[in-house]
This record gives sequence, structure tokens and C-alpha cells, in this order.
Amino acid sequence: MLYIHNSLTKSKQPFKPITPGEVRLYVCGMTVYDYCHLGHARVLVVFDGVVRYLRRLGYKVTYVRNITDIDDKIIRRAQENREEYSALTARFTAAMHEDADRLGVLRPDHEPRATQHIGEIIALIQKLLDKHCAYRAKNGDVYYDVSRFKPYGALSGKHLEDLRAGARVEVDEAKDDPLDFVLWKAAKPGEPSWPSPWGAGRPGWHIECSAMSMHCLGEHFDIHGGGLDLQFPHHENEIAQSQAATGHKFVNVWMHNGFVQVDEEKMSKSLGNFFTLREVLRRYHSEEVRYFILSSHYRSPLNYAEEHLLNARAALTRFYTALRGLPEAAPGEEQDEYGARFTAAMDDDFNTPKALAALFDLAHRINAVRAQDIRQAAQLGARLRRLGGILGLLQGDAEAYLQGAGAEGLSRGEIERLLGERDAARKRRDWAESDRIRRHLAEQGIVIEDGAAGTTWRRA
RNA sequence: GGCUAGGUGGCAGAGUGGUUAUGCAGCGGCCUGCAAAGCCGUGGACGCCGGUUCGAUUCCGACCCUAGCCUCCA
Repeated sequence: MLYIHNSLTKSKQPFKPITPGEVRLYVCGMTVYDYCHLGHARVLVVFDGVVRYLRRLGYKVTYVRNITDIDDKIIRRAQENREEYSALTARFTAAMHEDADRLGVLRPDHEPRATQHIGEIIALIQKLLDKHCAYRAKNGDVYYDVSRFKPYGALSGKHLEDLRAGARVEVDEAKDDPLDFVLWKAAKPGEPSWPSPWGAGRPGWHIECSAMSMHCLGEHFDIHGGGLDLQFPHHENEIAQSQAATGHKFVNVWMHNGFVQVDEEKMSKSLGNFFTLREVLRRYHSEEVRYFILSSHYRSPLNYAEEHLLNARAALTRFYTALRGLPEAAPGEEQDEYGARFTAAMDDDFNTPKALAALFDLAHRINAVRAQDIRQAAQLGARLRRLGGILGLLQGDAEAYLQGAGAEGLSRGEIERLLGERDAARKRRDWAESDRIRRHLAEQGIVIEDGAAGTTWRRA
């Protein structure tokens, strides 16, 4: 039985889909005006894991992840660049796809863009106006009237009075209440805009997610996810808009992943302490980045440090070392001790660190058994790959991973040649020469290992 | 100030009312020409103070500290 922590109830609950056997999942995606950073990578990887695991459990999953391709920052950045906003968003949408693909993140089933759903957005705003849950302000904007939605604050545990008391922004005089938020923004000269019953303008950020998620998944769906920073106000506002419009429950389970931090501080664009994904991927294998993300629970903070990426590299080296040189085999029965532990961990709110511990024990078992029984080792190896695949890990060729990077300067042929020379030296018991070559290779980041079947090498 | 989540061994990171997490690093051993990898063994922990309990890192309370949200943000 799968248990998921629901931000709405602040507790783990047994997961029951609305339609048996099917799961409808929506995750807030990127605003495409810049490259993805590690924080975005975390959302991508975490929910990729969720989708993969739900599918493994046999659910038919419809996964929707939107793209916000119109907003203030996009407009400002496009003006700075002196380019069309659509050229800017096309560029960074492509970059995001490139990054996500490199991380081995499965494409969502639907990837709606705000600018392609203006019709639905306008219809939803009209519905809210008709129900007197929204109003047109003097400045031409349309706002949501927060006071009309009683349960406002339920998701984030906030109370309207507290929010008003703690308000730290200067009040916008167009709003009836400082907590009201914009649904439709009247266009200023030169800004991209779409016609609407309230004049030319563009949608507010919150309403697009309500419109697109309901368009793709219906008015009531199973899981809505995103980064913890979206809980308030974004998701709170989505609930208010959607439930006010439909008159019934919007989403059953809200999932929020924790932040990526740098030096115990949130990584964010505004703080400027971010690492772009592509920058990190230049120095680390994508699988190492994925492992790093999965090595802590999705709701915990994840501190970025070089040391932790190196730790991920060591962990994967251990896995692939266990997998290396095993003959092909079928994975055998699914629910052995390791599969059961893996599943139990994942069933407990996607406890990936615990699931990984089971995989390490499996790797250990392979090593313990391989000398006496290579067939059993091979079967366990196939099992390890199968289970790792649920997390999007261990799908690569072991040799390719172990010899992959880190061997700059020396070509494969050159390494082979040196190994041949060393082998000859060893045959004539010239240990000084043999060790000289080994030291030389070590300086280039190559580790060599003399085994019964011959000498193998890998990067350090 | 309001609200939320945390504080676990050298590092990372799970978990539990009494029994080995796991990975990296350390130490001893096996193997090896020497190494590496692997295997066997091993040291080391639960922020602070009270309380409940036969027994608390695990439950309760206070305190200290950290991060986050309350403003765009994954």
C-alpha cells in the first residue's frame, strides 16, 4: 500500500486514486526566461521518480507539467535582450528540454503552455466574475476576491488576519484587499497581449495553472506537485480559484519537494547563489546528479556541495563495480528480500534513501556471491538494474560509466598500449617498470586493477 | 511577529520505545609481486534541560539553534 504525505492534511495517507487504476498528476513546471538550475532539476527528478514508481505499481498515469511562457520576468528579460518574448521563451523551452533529457527525465504526457490556453483562462476568469468571486479594478486588472473564499489558507496553514497583519508590501491601491491577487493583467503599451472581455491583457500566473490543469485532467484530479515555495501563495490561490469556480474539491493530494540549498541557504535566482543544471552537468555525469537528488528524501532540504556530488560518484562506482563483467541474465522473481525492501521504502512516501540502502545491500550480495556462483550473481545483477531503473538509475553500461569521464589527456588506445607494456613488464617480473606505468596512469586519473582474468582500468 | 519543517557518528543520510540502516572516510585482517577492487571484522551518534516509562535518540513539555513561507521564485 502506497502512502503519500499530503501537504493539505500534513500527514501521510494511503493513496487512493479517484478512478481505480488511473492517476492524474499535475506538476508546476518552469517559467522559461533562463536556464534551469539545480532547484528545477530537483522537481524534475523527484516527480520523474514518482511517475516511474506509480507506473511500476501498475497505474495508468497521466502526467502533466506546464510551461509558463508569459509573465513579468519574461517580458522584462525580452525587453533587455531586445527580442520578441516568444523567441526568448522558445529558446529556454528548448534548453529546458535538453537539460531534462540529459537527466533522463521522462517527458510528461502533456506539456501545456499558458499562451496556448488563453481561451480556457478567460473562460475561467469569467466564471469567477459571474460568481462574484472576482472583480474588475479601476486600473483595468481583474482580481480574485480572497474574502469570498472561506477556506483560504488551508494548504499553507495561514490565516487571512495574520497575513494582513504581516503584510510587508506596499498596498496596491487598485485592490480591495491587499491579499487579492491578479487574474488578468491589463496590457501596458508595447507589451504582448490578448483580447478579452476586459480589454487587452494577459493572464496572471496563478490562474493559468488552474485553467491548464483542469483542461488536461478534469476539475478534480489526484496529485498536484511542485516546489515548496509554490505552496503559498501559488497553490493556495489555485485552490481558491478552482474550487470557487467549480464548487467542489480540486485536488486530493498536494506534494511539495524541499529546496536545494547552498551553504544552508535556499538556492534561488533572486539570491544569485544558483548553479545552472548545464553547468553542473558539464562536470558530473547526469546519473551522478540524479543520484545526488535521490539520496535524500524529497521533502528534506538538499544541500549542494562539491563533496556530495563526489559522494554520488563513489556510490555509483560501487554499484557499477558490482555490475561490471556479469553475463546477461533474467532478473528472476520480483519480490525477493531486496525487491520487498525496495518496495516497502518507496511505498512509504517515496523514501528513496531507504530504497537505495536496499540496493546497496543487493550490490553487496552480488560481490559476495560472484566468485562461487556467477550465474546467481548475474541474476542478482539483473535485479539490481531492474530496481535501479525505477529510480532512473543503473541503466547504463557499467564499463562505459566506470571508464567514462576523467580520462582527459589519454586516449583509450594510449591506455591500452600502456597496459600492454605494463603487462609485458609484469610477465618478466619487472615490478619497477610495472609500477612506474601504474603511477603514470594514476596521475592521469586512471586506476588499474589486476584481476584473475586480466587487468582492467577505470577512472578515479 | 504569525505559520511550517528540521537538529542523528568525521561527512552525507534513513530509522526505531529495548536488537547492524546504508554510502563515503577510519582501523585490523584475507586476497595481491605491491596495489586497487572485493570479502571478513571493527571503533564512532542521536541539540540542551526536565517529565512519562522497567527502559527514550525514538513519546510529552520548556529552551537553544537552523532553514523556509508570509514579496517573484522549483
